[in-house]
Amino acid sequence: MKGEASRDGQNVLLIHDLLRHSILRGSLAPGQVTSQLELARDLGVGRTPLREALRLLQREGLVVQEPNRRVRIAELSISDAEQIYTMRIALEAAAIRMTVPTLTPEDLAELEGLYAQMEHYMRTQDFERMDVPHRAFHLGLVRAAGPRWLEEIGQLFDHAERYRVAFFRARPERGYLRQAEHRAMLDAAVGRDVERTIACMAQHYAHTALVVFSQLQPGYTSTRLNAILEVVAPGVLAKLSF
Amino acid sequence: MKGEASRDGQNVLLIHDLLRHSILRGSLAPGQVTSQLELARDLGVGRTPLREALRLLQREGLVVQEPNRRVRIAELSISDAEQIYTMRIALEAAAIRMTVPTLTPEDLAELEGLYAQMEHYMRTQDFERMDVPHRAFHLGLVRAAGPRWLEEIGQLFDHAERYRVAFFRARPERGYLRQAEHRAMLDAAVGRDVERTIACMAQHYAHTALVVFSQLQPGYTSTRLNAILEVVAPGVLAKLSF
DNA sequence: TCGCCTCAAACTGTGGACAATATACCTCTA
DNA sequence: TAGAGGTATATTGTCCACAGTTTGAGGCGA
Repeated sequence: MKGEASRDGQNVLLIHDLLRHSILRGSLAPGQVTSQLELARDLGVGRTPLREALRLLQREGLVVQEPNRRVRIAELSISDAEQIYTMRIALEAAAIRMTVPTLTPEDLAELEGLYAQMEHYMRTQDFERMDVPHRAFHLGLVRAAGPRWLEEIGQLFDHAERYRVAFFRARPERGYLRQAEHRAMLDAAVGRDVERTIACMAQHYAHTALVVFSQLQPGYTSTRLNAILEVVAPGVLAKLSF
Repeated sequence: MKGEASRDGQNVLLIHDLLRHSILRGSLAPGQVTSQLELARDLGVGRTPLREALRLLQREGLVVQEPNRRVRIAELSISDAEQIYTMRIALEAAAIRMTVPTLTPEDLAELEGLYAQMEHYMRTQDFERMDVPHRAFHLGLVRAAGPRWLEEIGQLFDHAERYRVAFFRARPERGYLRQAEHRAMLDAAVGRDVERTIACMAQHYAHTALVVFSQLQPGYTSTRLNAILEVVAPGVLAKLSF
């Protein structure tokens, strides 16, 4: 983890972003303990802006800071993963109800463009570059719900990515086999079919969640996942049988 | 805004709490601009821990910090208020679906106790002290959903309080006339009637929201609020006619 | 070998110093 | 008087120093 932060001006946000990506991508491993001094040296900055960046990460739940103790990177747990995925589904379901009926033709065109980008990177097996249009696609669908909704959904997206990256690392392509589900979501949105969009979204996340949960807790049953789904998005299961 | 932070140890969290309460209660007014030096002097601390506390508040959206500019307390807006209340309802509806079926007798007893406390302070017109049991009551109902859910719902509760305090200040008692709705929520939870609990919750928040929205934007119609309700908690309106 | 104690090294929390930047005032001009 | 320009002041962003705490390696005793 070597790098240099720029010398001019506002480093805090830059430091925050660098560390955040390192944690989300796993190069700062869950549970790892490190010192402010070491992080500061690696990034080529002083401890003052570093500490501010760490506070931001602490608030987000990506690092744990106990008084006078060193920094610990937040660990992964099945309970946390369940909460992340349930919150995502609950929030995005409501967001989709708000946004899909009011998406403009330009919005839909933008989503089509992002889908095309994903499709392209899929074909060229350039999975690394899919992250950007993938995130933009999911957030683009709910952007119109407002900045608060967007920020919270975006954060949950990133945290879910942390789990996904951690467990799909070995076979990166598997994490993106769900491209057909993106297509289905987009088709439903274009057709202004709100409930169908929600069902596709829930199914999309549930598929990934099941893999993540199974890795975290061998023997995790899809029965439990279905029960959870019925709670955070009632009626979705019934609509999925098509 | 004069005060002294303790001299020993970890001031950052203390500073954060002090400033947070000052903002939520309105003693640091929305839109107000101030300097780090002034805040530090008032609190009797240095700028280093203060800056860290400000970062936490920035992440929470209670202060706005642009590079090289002074601190600005986040302003109130109808768009923000709408997002807060819609997110609350969407999240708590899902949370209630998860928790109400599994509440233990002890949980319910605790909620009854908190209700009784509110009732007491209501009778003695001691509205200031109602805040603590009020918050505990609402969060107690959804605590079992997990720490992530609890933290997010708690934050939304606090931000909603900021709006409520700002607009009910003149007539503090009006903010708590909804005690009957707390009773109805609790009765529904005791009876394990999930959908009814959700309906009571949504109605409870919608009542407050309508007052807040009307103050922020004179002429705000309950028609718009009802439309929003139908989106974030479908079917709730139908259940409210009892 | 294992557990406990001791103590030096490493680390955190905080105040202060200093350069870079923004702000406010004051002057000058039309 | 209103507006533009320039300069002094205030403020931010950062690094560094220092006191207090934690950490961990080595030594001691059983």
